[in-house]
Amino acid sequence: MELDDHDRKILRLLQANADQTVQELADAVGLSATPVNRRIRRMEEAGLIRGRVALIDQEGLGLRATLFIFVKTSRHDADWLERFSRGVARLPEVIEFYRMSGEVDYLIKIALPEIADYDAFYKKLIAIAPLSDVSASFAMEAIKNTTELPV
Amino acid sequence: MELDDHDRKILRLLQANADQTVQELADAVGLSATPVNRRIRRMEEAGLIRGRVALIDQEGLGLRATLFIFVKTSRHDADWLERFSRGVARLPEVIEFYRMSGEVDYLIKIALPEIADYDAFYKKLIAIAPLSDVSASFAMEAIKNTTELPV
DNA sequence: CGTGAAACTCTCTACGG
DNA sequence: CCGTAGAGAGTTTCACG
Repeated sequence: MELDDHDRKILRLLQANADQTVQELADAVGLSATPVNRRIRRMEEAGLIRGRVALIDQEGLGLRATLFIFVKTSRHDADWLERFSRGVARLPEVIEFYRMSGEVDYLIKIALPEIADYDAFYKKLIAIAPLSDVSASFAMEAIKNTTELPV
Repeated sequence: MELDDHDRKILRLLQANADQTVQELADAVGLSATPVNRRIRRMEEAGLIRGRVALIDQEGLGLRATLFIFVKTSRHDADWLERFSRGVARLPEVIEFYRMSGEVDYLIKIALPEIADYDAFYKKLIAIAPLSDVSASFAMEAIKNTTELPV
């Protein structure tokens, strides 16, 4: 999809704060409300704007621990991969989950109440599918954690 | 802040889709619009709801590469840390940035147009502050990437 | 804390430039 | 493709149980 400067500015504003009215966005980009509204809907229909969500404070929910889990496996057959992918993605503690290049095969980011809860999660994880090596490391400080992509 | 079942359900709905009207939320939780509205504002004022944002499709923006960078350093003085933290957090390519426990001192997640663009980013990174070891690994597949926390 | 009704604001559509 | 104006929908704020 083609984007001009107006579209990009609208995207930057919306991914910083989706509560703004169309009129506020219009004032900020130097257009009137109607074309701004049209541009937003066009970008939504194109799937460029995936949706609007509320961001919740992780600490406020009592989820004080963010952990990264590094998984290696000897199995790479389609059946294993399917089972592992679905099983892990289904877990609500799992915020991000990637198949990786290099040393580690999978990278999983999870949110837990306490670091001590990792033990229980680990047991759930290895129950899903056989894994040859699992190691984890926790975040001591989240210096930056944004949903804003560079546009 | 104290949360009851209604509050938690509202949070789950809002972090899945913030476009829903208060009336729709009210129907879903089995209340009328007014108390739902009150609960939402209460959670906003408590900082539990950090805000509403638009999520943009990373591929659609032409950002086809997600990379994780693992940084080790020999320096741990406050001055170095301050400079490194601010400098890295300021970069728009940086989506997440954590100070870690264990082997690796810092973990950085970035979004780039292509993997080949990592070279230029690497140069920007090492220009910020001296680093003893930097390695990177790219995501071949994002199996899960959500902003929804378990509540 | 929950309900129901009224003022206000915003969004959205139609139409003209 | 942008702007203006009006209709419709949603939110917000009352008074009240």
